[in-house]
Amino acid sequence: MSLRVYNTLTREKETFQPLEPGKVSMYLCGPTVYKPAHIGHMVGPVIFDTVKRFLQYVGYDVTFVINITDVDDKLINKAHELGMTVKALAEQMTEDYFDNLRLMGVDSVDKFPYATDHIGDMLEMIQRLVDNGHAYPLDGDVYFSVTADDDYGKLSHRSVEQMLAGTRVEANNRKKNPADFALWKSSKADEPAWESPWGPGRPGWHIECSAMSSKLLGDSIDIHGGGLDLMFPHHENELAQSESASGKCFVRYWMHNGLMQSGKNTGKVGGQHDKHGDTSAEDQIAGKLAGSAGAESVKTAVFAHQHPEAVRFFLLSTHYRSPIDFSLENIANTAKGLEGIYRMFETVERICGTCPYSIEVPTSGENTTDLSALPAETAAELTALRGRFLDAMNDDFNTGGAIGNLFEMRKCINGFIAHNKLDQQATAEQKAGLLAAITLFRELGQLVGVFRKPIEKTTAADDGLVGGLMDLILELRADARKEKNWAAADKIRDQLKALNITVEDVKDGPARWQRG
RNA sequence: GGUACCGUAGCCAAGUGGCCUAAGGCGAUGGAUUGCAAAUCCAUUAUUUCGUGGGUUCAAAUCCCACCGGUACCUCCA
Repeated sequence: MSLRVYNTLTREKETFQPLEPGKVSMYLCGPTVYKPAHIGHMVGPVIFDTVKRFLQYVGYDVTFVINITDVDDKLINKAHELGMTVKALAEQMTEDYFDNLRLMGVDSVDKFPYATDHIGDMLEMIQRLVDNGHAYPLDGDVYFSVTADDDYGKLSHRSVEQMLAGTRVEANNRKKNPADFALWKSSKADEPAWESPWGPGRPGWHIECSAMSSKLLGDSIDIHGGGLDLMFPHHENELAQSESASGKCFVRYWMHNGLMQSGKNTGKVGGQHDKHGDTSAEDQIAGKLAGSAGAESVKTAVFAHQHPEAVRFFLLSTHYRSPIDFSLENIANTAKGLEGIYRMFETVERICGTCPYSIEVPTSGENTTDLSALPAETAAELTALRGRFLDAMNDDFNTGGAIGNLFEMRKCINGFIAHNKLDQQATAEQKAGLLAAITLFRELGQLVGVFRKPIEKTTAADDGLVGGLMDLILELRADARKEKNWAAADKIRDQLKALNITVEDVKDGPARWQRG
């Protein structure tokens, strides 16, 4: 089965075929770094990180770029408000963004270009547009002329007339057409400014992505991603600028992810770019989560409640084009499912003596895990599940469908353990088979970017003291159980439960414990 | 007003013309296991059903129409 991708431009799933065989260029619109990243900012990066992982798995050499918008009206206003320089605020917020990406396991991005590092490239592109009649200067500004572009509107599927029909505000009547948009804006005093042929100013709102993607990935790129909210006007304008400047097809596959919504509020909390739109809804979310007003970083707002891996898994458990209902309850639900997988890892480690996380995992479908050590029937079942997992991914990156197969694999592996009573006794061959099974599981898990490293060990003590005390207590309880002193054993377990520590007995081994 | 999107079990969610007498997770119920639990395994959990009503088709959750309900976007200088 070959990869099919839904292209917003054609509104159809198309067979994926990159411009250059074996290579894929991918650009994702990144954030305007004027405030801490919120959970919605994580949606795009997580999805496209997953897209890259899968493309690599099926053999492509992928270059993945996310831009950082570090000059923009919002940024300027916010910096003024805080009494900071634009640069300092941008740097601080970029760090926060990176922190959160790290926690979410987004580490496949090859380059994060900054808008301010590419002003020259933007000016070049603007000049080209002015020269070829697609743009015109006006009092220190430069506007893109939508009427000079005959297929303007093809991405969002609307005509200039339609767009103007709903315009609430009387547009600038100096422009040739009210729908014309700024490529370059003359700057007021006290605003960041760069020299240009049209006077000091700063770039318009869309030109950076056009200039940077062209500079870093070429005039024609394979995949351009972003939130659905960016389709218009941002991507439409990017498309118009780029194609008018280069005369080439700008993007082969436009991929737009659904936005995150919050239950009843259903306000938008998740564009990637924050190019426009008010922020009240997302502030509400952040405020609700953080228990205080004002936007909080994802780290404090969400990760304080749920492990980032659970959040990532949650984001990928629904289709990327659908809106996601964000709620801590939903993520907690996902987390419970994950817990069963972590338990399986622990069980495998206990049986095989090998930590599943330390296993080297194939990252290419070419050399997938060898399952020959397993009984034929089990191997066949796992192979079939792997096939269905890949089929789902090949069908427009259906991570939700793929993940279902991961859980079936869990059931299959746990069944293999239970039916053969491996937790009591396992032959070398059975251990090898079990390890192979868990390797395949991790091979697929890695594709959606999870199970790559152990989450904080639930049994890990905060300090030596708790660990030592727990060892002691559980030893005493084990002695009590040996003497069939159930009253004492149960009392210990119940009392620990009251302290939010769960104890579970393990056959032929020390009891397992964890907080919660 | 214009342009799109969504509505599948108690909850989350995949499936978008026949392999659907609809994946998977959470939850629930029964059984195995356990000193009792937990975990795990086995089984059951939408049964003319996929918002409602029509239609197309040999065949629809999947296509078309209407309706109901929910959502997003319609600019950059106001």
